[in-house]
Amino acid sequence: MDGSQSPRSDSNVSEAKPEAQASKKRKLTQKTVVTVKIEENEGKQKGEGPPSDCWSWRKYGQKPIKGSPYPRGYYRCSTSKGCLAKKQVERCKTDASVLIITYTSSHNHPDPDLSTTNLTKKEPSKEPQTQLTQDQQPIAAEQEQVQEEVQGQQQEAEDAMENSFHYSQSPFNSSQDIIINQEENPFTENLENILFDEEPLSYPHLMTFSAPKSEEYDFYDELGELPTSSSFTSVMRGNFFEDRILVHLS
DNA sequence: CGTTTTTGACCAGCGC
DNA sequence: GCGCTGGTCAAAAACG
Repeated sequence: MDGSQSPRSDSNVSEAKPEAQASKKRKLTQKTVVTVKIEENEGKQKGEGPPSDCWSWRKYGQKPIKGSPYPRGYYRCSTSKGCLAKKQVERCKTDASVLIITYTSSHNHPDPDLSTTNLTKKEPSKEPQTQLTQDQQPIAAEQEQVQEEVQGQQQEAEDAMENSFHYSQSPFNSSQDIIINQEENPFTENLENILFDEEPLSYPHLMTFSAPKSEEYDFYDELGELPTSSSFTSVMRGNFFEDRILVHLS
């Protein structure tokens, strides 16, 4: 990609990690895309706007994306050592005020804040749901699955060609819009129906965000570092359907 | 001193 | 089959 890769003596790189990385990169990875729109306070909310979720994210890489002038940041959950949760943060190529956060995998541990704060969740037992991926998240029963309740696409992410787009604007600050989009395939059609038909409560399980922390806003600058805003947190928690739902067409 | 961020390089999937 | 792009790792630096 960018540039030239200098030849580095790969003496021990060939078999240093035969198991660490997954064999496939861009295949059946299920991801949840959340778009956060920030109109103005781009680099000024650090003082009071707690951005990130209740988890700690450790940045492990950054790369410039071809179609976008802004780089994409790669983060890993550092709250738990064995947590597989990852997230990618990038800016919309056309709107620098729009942050696109892509979550991959789910957390293997309960939400730190969740346990103590006890969000507004009122649904003790919900959807029997198919069994999510057997790959991970065997623990926390609260997080259950990351996405998919829209139509049970879970069976096989490969065959399921449905996509669900969830857009919601955060009522908290008129300057921020949160858009949640779950996608396994680039299909956008009638998400509106899905959103309205399904229960709004199902989304919050995605990651159960809660207490916000301030830290990521620091490097807002103009590159591509984007944190999750408090609005996002609230949205994920429970009711983001109150405001309005938009349709995404990018 | 420990943890996180930064940056370069390598690897692997996907498209042509 | 080759090249491109995206994603991850790893070493060093920065920060608390």
